Amino acid sequence: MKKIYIEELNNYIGQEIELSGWVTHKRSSGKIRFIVMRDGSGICQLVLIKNQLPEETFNKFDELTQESSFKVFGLVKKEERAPGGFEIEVRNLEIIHIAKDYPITPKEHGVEFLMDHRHLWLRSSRQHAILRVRHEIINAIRTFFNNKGFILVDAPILTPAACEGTTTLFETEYFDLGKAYLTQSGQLYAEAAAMAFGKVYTFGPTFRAEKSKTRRHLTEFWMVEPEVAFADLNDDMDLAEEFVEYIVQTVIKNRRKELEYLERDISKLEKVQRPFPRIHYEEAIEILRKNGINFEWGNDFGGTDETVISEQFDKPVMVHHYPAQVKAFYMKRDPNDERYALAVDMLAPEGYGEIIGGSQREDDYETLLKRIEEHNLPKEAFEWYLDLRRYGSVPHAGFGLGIERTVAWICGLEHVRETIPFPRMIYRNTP
RNA sequence: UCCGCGUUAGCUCAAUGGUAGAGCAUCCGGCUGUUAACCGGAGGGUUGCAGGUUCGAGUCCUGCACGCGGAGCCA
Repeated sequence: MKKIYIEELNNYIGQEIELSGWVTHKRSSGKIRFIVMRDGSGICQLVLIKNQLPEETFNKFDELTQESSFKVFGLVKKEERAPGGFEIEVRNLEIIHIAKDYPITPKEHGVEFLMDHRHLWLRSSRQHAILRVRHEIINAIRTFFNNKGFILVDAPILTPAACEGTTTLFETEYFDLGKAYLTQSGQLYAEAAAMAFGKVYTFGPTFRAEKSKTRRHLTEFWMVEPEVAFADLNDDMDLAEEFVEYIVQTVIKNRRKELEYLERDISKLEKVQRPFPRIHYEEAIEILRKNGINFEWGNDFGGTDETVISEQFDKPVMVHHYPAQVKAFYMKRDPNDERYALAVDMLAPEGYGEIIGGSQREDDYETLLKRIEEHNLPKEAFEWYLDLRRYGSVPHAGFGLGIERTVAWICGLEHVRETIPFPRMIYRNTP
């Protein structure tokens, strides 16, 4: 008998096959019994009929418990009544391992309990749907950049003491060289790579030791950061909107089933088509004031502010020209008005907050040096970064997109903790 | 760090200051088309920890721990 996966059942109707998997669920009516199994690719109902089976095989049902593993041999039938649409009429059943007292039952559970059992929670249908969408998003990201001729350049995860404010960095001992820190962003390295390859992206985990405890924050999260030589802020925004449109439309196309399982309103995602609205920081403030928020010029937007702004639009909105004082040292200032940085944030609709932060970078040696001094950063640590402005400096721009916030938005989730297999948060680093 | 809420059976939750309970899970029995099946039965408790008030505390008070939601923070 041929070994197959549940997702392939459609090709084997009327044939006898072999499946391997785990028990998700059992139901019994005495002389007819049902097992719902999963094999990682999907779920499928098995039926055992007493007068069609040897007693020994029929009674194996009694031994099986939730999450016990087994092999099954049987006939594939199309069956409307079965979850998944197919049913296996069991001919034989081989138990591999009996699970005892599996903790996650089909009834509801609390957040803490589920997070404590995250390693088992991953087996549930909802987590399958979310992590398949995550996979699709990551795949779309790679496809998008690869098709556009970007080179993937991995940035280091262990970095020297370079960035300002080490309070938000995770610190570790590094042999005889003193302290090392877990990276907060691969951007500076991406800039170096862009001067080598023109169009590059980094993609990896980043770490923030911030004491943030909200639905939008993790201490370890994944970020993709493209960087393009000879690009300005407008080029950066063009790239960002094409990128986000591609991700969303690819997920709708390839993972509709998962989005439907998550009861996501897909019509809202279908509207995510270029062009996205682009508003100046001043326009964003106007929106806030019209909505009764007393916002002071020069501040960055808080979570509530972002929600109010994004709710004015049914697509992601790009807010550009932030006050330079709230943005990073490496961002280029608007030559027409030095109060502003050539920066852009993309806010996802429906209150999902900032998913992209980007900017045109300062490409002038003297100006960048001045910024480093203004921010009280150690110049020695930035010598290599300043080299990029010494040897053939060019205008360049890039952005970073947070994977988990993007997954949460596209899936319509309450909290980013479900968007990554093993979330790391301020009060949790297990399992 | 701050504000608010919470912690009772393996899980989700009840319980006027007066005998700690239900559903699910587990175990036993019944049922030939179930869909978080259903029906009957059984076992299962240091009420987060430490004090205090009271004849009597799951319930009221104090402290601590942990969790949840939010704020701040998030170059």
